[in-house]
Amino acid sequence: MEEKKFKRTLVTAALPYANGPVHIGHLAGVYVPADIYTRYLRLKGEDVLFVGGSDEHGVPITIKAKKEGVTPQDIVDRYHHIIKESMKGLGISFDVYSRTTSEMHKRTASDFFKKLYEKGEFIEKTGQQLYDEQARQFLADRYVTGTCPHCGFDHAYGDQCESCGTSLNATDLIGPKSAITGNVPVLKETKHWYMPLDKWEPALRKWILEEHKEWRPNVYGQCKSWLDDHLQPRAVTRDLDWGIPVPIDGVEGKVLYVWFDAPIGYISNTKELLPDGWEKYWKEKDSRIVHFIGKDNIVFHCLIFPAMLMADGSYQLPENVPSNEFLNLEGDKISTSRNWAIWANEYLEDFPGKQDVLRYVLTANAPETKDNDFTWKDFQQRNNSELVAIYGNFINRALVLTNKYFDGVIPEAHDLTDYDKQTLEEFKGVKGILEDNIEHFHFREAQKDAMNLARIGNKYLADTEPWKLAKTDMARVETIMNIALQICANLSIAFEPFLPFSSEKLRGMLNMEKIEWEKLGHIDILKAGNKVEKPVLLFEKIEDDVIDAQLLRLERIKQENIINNFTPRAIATPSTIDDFGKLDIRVGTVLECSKVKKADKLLQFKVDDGLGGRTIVSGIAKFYEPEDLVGKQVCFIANFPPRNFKGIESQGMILSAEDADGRLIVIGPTGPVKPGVQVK
RNA sequence: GGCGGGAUAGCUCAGUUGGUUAGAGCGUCGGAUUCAUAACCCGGAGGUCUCGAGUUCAAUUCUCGAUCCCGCUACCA
Repeated sequence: MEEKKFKRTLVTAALPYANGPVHIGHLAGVYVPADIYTRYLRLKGEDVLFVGGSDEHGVPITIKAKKEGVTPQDIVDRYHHIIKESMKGLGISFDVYSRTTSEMHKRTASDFFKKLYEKGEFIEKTGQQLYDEQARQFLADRYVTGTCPHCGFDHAYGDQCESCGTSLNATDLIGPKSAITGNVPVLKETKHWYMPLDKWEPALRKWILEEHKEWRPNVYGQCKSWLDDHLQPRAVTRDLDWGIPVPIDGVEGKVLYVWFDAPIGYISNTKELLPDGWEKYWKEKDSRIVHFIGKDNIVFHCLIFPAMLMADGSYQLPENVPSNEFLNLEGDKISTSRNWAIWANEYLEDFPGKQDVLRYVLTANAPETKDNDFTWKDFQQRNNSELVAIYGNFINRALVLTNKYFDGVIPEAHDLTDYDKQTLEEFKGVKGILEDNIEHFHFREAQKDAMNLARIGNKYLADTEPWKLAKTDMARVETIMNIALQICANLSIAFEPFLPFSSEKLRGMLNMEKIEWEKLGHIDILKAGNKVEKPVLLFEKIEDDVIDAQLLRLERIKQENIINNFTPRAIATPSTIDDFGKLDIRVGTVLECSKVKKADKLLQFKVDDGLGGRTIVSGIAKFYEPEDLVGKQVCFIANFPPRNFKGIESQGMILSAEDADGRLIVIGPTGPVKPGVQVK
């Protein structure tokens, strides 16, 4: 495919949600790759902007605030600050890092909505929603809890059940309760605006499926999957008070839905940086927009936000949306709520001066094509056997030798031998390969290419053996050391996008003032006669005890999680023996048990109830082999109305205990009883 | 169950528009060396390219099916 020429590039990185600090998953997935890409373009002298900011609206923030007894603003102030500092600490070189509670953003998002509203791009729909009469407000999403209609979990939220993972509407919940007052809400009519995504489906289809076949397979495939399933209108407003007020006259108590508000943050942040110059980055045809995101955000950045931009009509669509998969930690999913993460701010405290080590490991191990695993042992090994042994060691050798033989003065290069030329030829080739990899978002490979320069350097010294020649042929040693130092200078350029702190440190030792990407591959970067400094170690070995301490910390968190998981839930509202008596609970013997076809979780039972038997369907297929249950006695509720599952009529409900890890264990009598007896 | 992504050396990954002995780094084993952070350099071992079938003169690569992992989705009284 022919390369397009762009005059400027706008790089965005997914807006971190301001309800917690950032962790290595965010860094590996989004911020480090985006930073590498941006630094590379800057180094090439291209016109590039790198924008980001905290995403500070949405219900989880208000809930968290409520829990802590502070305002939502307090929460976002706290985390915005921590996140911003972490980014800075790790050298994520945003040109602007703002937030969606900024005045600029409020105005921008509001205007964006207004324009689409006035163009008639929204559909109005009136529907019933849960309303808390005491708090006098509608209960969106997580403001309402109740029993999940699917799995029976009794602390499901209005938008999702965290037990079974199903997406819900608040009105689906059984026995809904307001999270604000605990009252039972009532249904009340409310009006909302919807974005008709279906209208943009043909345009999106053409744009992605025909014009962007080069996108990563995961991104392209995911988009295709959504488009083939057809897009539905999506609400752009919510009944909440935390967010950007819907800018329509006479509308009160409604805000823009966070998914609509957040991506506009990219625009408002650009505006904040360049109040007069922002538009050309977003609107001119020779601008390239690149969104760095995680795979959970593909639908928003590839379908929904572009649809919004199309509806506006004046914006460019992204040129690429490099999306990474997920990073695991020591074999388990990273989880904010379970504290299973390495937090950026904590890393910076525990490993001062080692920002580049984390950057290096996260890039070397980036989940570019599939989920990947971060382990502390790998972290240590990559530091010790790659950064220290290959890169740091080469720099140290070159500088030690220069100081030893030439008192730190860079010697002249004389006639080059064939071997010298061969070495130089090899390292000149690195530039093109490296560029190609970065431009195609293959940062893992690109970083290897940079490391290859250090390998070439080590081999050069090993093969030419200047420490031996120093006794016989000092002129030759001068040439060798000149070349070795030029390779050092090249390394500081090649690694600048990846390891900016070390590159700077290295430039300090070489007394290099500035660097340009185009100099990569040249051997005249350092002038003979200039001095280099005495070497300090570019990287230091990480000993076992440091790694053991981190592993211990994770082990402790695991233990704590197990303990926390066992905290029994609060006792439910008072009940009576009469309520219990309404349930007809009986014991039955399992006669047959099999998996339900086309369902992952369902088992179909034939249970001897002493009355000729009955069929019961239960969602425990993940925890039992069907044959293991045959002959077992189980408790079931016998007087529920029948219900259909995948075409099978279930005549009752088998009772299970839910263990701390979510496993379901079927309940039965401790000794054999006659099928059909009652449980009292 | 549907859809999407993945499965290549002990580990992390490249790669193949189908074509002689499938690559790299780390690890491992052996050798050499001492300028260097017990580092570097050289060499060896290590792969039925997840499995099965098909197309083909030829399949790790294309097609179909199966298995396993991740995600979305459905079911989950």
